[in-house]
Amino acid sequence: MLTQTKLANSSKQRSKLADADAPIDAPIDILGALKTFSRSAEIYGQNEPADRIYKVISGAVRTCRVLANGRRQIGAFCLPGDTFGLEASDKYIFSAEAMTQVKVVVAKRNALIALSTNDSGAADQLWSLIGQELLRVQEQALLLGMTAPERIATFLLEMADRLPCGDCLELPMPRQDIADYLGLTIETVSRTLTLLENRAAIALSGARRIHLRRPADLRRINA
Amino acid sequence: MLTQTKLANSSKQRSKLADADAPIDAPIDILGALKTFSRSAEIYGQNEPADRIYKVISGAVRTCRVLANGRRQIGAFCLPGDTFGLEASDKYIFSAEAMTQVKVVVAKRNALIALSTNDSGAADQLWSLIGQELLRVQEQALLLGMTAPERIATFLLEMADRLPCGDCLELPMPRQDIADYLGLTIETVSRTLTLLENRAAIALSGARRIHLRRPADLRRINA
DNA sequence: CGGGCACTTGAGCTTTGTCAACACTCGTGG
DNA sequence: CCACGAGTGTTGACAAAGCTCAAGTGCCCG
Repeated sequence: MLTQTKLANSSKQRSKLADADAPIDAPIDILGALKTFSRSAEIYGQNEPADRIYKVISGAVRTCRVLANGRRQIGAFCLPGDTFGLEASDKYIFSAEAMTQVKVVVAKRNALIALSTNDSGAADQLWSLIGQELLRVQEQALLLGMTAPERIATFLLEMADRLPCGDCLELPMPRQDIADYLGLTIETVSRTLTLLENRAAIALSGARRIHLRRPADLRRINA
Repeated sequence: MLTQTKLANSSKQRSKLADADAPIDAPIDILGALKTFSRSAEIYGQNEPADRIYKVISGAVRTCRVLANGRRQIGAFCLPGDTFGLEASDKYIFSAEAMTQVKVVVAKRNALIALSTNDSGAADQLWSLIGQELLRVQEQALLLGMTAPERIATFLLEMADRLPCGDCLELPMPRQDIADYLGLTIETVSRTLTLLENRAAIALSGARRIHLRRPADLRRINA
């Protein structure tokens, strides 16, 4: 990224923090106010002025947009430590919704920008955030070019990396959200998961709990 | 975006400049050196240290990456006025290749960063660039969720917007590049173009010259 | 004029989507 | 405590979109 500092550090912060609250230390935390949302609450809506930036402390958030034709696209699943609301235009392109009860810190965008013009450390962190965001979206574009089993496997490995309990996921989202994130239908998601289970790559216990039995198999899936 | 200034301005600059050279005025131009590459030359490669930022003055550039399984993904087609090489990590994730004879300005990334810590106008422009980039990749993610005719139609409209001569495109890239950009096969691209021609939405004169006969039809394509 | 490359077209197949039925889970109220 | 119902997930049969492989066709440039 443009400023190399902090990226490695930040991405470490992102992982393994779903249960524990994320640490409070970055500029956004200092300027921001703590706020909670209950499950399914809308944090902000598509097309609203993008004047605030959020960081997840606990719980999970999804960002999504509804397209002209009615299709829904999930932009990201945000877990503790993740930032969202950092948009490239002055309106939010995606809306943000709480997937679980959620605690966030909210900071005014202008305040962060003002801070970063004086404090180069804060500027670095802002660059780091937008750089991470760019990288994330690029990886998503990659994902959308893959086959269904590849998308599912990649998704599971990503979640395993970001959620606690390395090989036994407790997914915070329903199948429909996974489908809209991966650009598949809910049926294909379901079928592909059972396919992977039949191959003994994973084990399902209830819809939301997934045990990654053979992660190596997931990594080298072609079909 | 984080800094609202300059975005509208910059995106205007991007359009309608394929024949005329792009203006030389931004910080990158002041710090940068003019350089030319001949058709098919590699400007930089995947995984090389990302220490330079480029702006197209004339000609066209594609950025692309080759995936583990051999598939190729085009990240962007860069036309006069477009910036490329602005990466989110310290290595280039995409390589950049000249599609035609190409003139670019090259600036050292560090120099631009250094400049932007003192000059807030330069900082604004850097934010604007990365913001545009983020927006562009988000739109590409949208594109990859569409049907083949939608992708082609969207692509044609985008190119018509960015190339001179509003409704009569002279595409700088071969079919394979279009396919890799849109996540389709070359056959599907070809078939879809003939489909659109049969519907009289477009007219082909030679593979590279496409007349947008009924742009309105392209905008409301579902299948 | 001929060779090579880019593009187009066709036939068959694979993957994914669609539509419909069924199963499971969990909370509520009888 | 059990029965019900809504929401969520799974499965099946079929249709459609896009991919693969294999010929062609046309165009550019020597």
